[in-house]
Amino acid sequence: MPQLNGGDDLGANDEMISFKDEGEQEEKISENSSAERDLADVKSSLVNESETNQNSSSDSEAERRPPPRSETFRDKTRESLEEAAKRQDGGLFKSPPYPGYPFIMIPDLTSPYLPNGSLSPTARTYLQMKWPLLDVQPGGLQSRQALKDARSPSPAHIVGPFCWEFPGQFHLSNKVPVVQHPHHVHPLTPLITYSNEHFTPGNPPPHLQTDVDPKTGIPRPPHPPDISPYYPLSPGTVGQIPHPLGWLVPQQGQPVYPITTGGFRHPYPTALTVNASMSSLLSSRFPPHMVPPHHSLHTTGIPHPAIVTPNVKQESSHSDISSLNSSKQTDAKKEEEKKKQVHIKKPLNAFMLYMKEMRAKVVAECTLKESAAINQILGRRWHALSREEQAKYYELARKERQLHMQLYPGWSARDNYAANQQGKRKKRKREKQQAESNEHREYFPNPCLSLPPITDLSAPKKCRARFGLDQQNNWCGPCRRKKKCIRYIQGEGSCASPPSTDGSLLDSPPLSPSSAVPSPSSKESKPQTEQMQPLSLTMKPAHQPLHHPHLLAGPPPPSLAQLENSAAAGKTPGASHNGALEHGDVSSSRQPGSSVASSLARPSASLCHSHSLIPSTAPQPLSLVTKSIE
DNA sequence: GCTCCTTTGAAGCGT
DNA sequence: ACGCTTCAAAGGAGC
Repeated sequence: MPQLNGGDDLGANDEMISFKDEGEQEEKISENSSAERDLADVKSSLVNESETNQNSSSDSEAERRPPPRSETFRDKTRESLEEAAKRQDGGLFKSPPYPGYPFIMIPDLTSPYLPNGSLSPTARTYLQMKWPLLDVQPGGLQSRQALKDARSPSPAHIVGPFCWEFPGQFHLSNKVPVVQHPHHVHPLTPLITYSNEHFTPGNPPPHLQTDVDPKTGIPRPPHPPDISPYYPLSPGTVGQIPHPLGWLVPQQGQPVYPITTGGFRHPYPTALTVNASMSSLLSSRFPPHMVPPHHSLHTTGIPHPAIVTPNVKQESSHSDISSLNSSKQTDAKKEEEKKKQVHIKKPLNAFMLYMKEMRAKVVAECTLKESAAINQILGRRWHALSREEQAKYYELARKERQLHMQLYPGWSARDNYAANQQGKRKKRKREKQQAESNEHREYFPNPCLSLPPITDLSAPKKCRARFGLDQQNNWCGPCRRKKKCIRYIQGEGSCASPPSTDGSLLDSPPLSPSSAVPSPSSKESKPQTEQMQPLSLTMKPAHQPLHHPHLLAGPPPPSLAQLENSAAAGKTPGASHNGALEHGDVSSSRQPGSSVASSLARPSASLCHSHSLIPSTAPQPLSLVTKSIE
């Protein structure tokens, strides 16, 4: 696993990437080669940290976290945000025990696996320990009120820190809950974390006795007390230990991983995605009372949301009747499954988890509906995340994989691959990429967006695609190591992520509420540089403006708000509006060969190259480009 | 009704 | 070991 600057761990890197005051960014950039550091390595280190920490105690997530950084702009911003949020929500959603959270995680109120039910005593105890402000008595008035409040569209529970990027659209959050799903569930369930209590022999849940190995029918031994309540088991030990979730399944007939016979497009409970802490995130998927009807069971006997049987719609009902009937139908179901070939989906990776969590927020903030556009925004935000924040999702993803491995020891991604290959599907990607490489269309960033670059996003973005295998000497280091292309990141970051006024790079703090995308009314007066996200400034060549089609074309690039609003207008982001976009730089085009876009982009073919091929070029804040607009 | 789009990351397959 | 490809989520759009 690549290490940064001498194998520093996350914590060390955390210091290295510390969120500096904006004023010192520029000189840091110039004097420190870390500005060009390998983002892939950063991410790798995140994963590495996640893996290396997997054996660490999981019951004290806060303790594992690095101590609060020295107060910085970002911290101040966050603190103020959190304080504001606390004031707003009355403390219901307490800030995670984790300094530097840019937002307050809200439990997924809609997980279908969280029917209105009471927390188990152990779970409640755990809540009391980790979430003193969430000490809600199960089924009590307080919990009901909390649920009601949490469901309420009141901005007190929705807005606040979530809108720090879109203060101008603050009100939008009032319209749409942070997380919207068809099923409303107990809001606190996501906060229920695994506790050793659940697996301690001396303190098994009442239903633990029913924990029987689904394969062998032999009751499983109690969970070893020394086993982490998460997923501490190595894959090799899978199957030799009791499944940490096994005790959940028989209890109420509602699988934690809600399996239905129907095409379940939401296989993994989104409870995982919105959390109050990382530890609670994953565990939230397996609350004891969240066992949906056993419409289908995996061979392991443990239902899993990742299991999808095609061509059958999901039954949303969680009635007890269905639960009772489920046992009778099990045999028939199994037979059906054999026919239908149960589809176990892949575990979500870090970014997918992030997307699931943040999608609703982006939808609410941007009034976007197109997933493609939303994903682009999320992709940029993902890059803008701090290492800490990303690490959270890497950790979650790791646990997801471990859980998945435990649930389906024999499963392989190849299964899905093969299944689809047999069916039909997908070849286009390869064809498309080939076509793109032939056209050699250039990735051309729009500096003002968190939306897609102006040109076709499907254009080659990475060194591999850009230079080809025969020009690997032109590749960036990460690409050579099969890591994330830093040039692509730089280019994309500079395009998509708004820079701070000082030109800070990765280290730059996220947008403060005041610097977030302004409302349509305020965007005019707001310096665009303040609308940009942290990654944006990466090594923008000073001469780039000269090559920038935006400048060549004349019209200024649209602002983030403009673009997002344009996307919200119902068209593909960037398809309308001013500047180069109107010159045919239609993003997300399904026609890779979009002529005008290509022709406009082609002059800048060396744009992204210039970032890296001319490393001596003094990085220049992208803001210089965008400022000229005004 | 199926596929595409769009993102990142994980993993499988082929060389 | 490396490169390429697919799949995971999401939902509107297009065919």
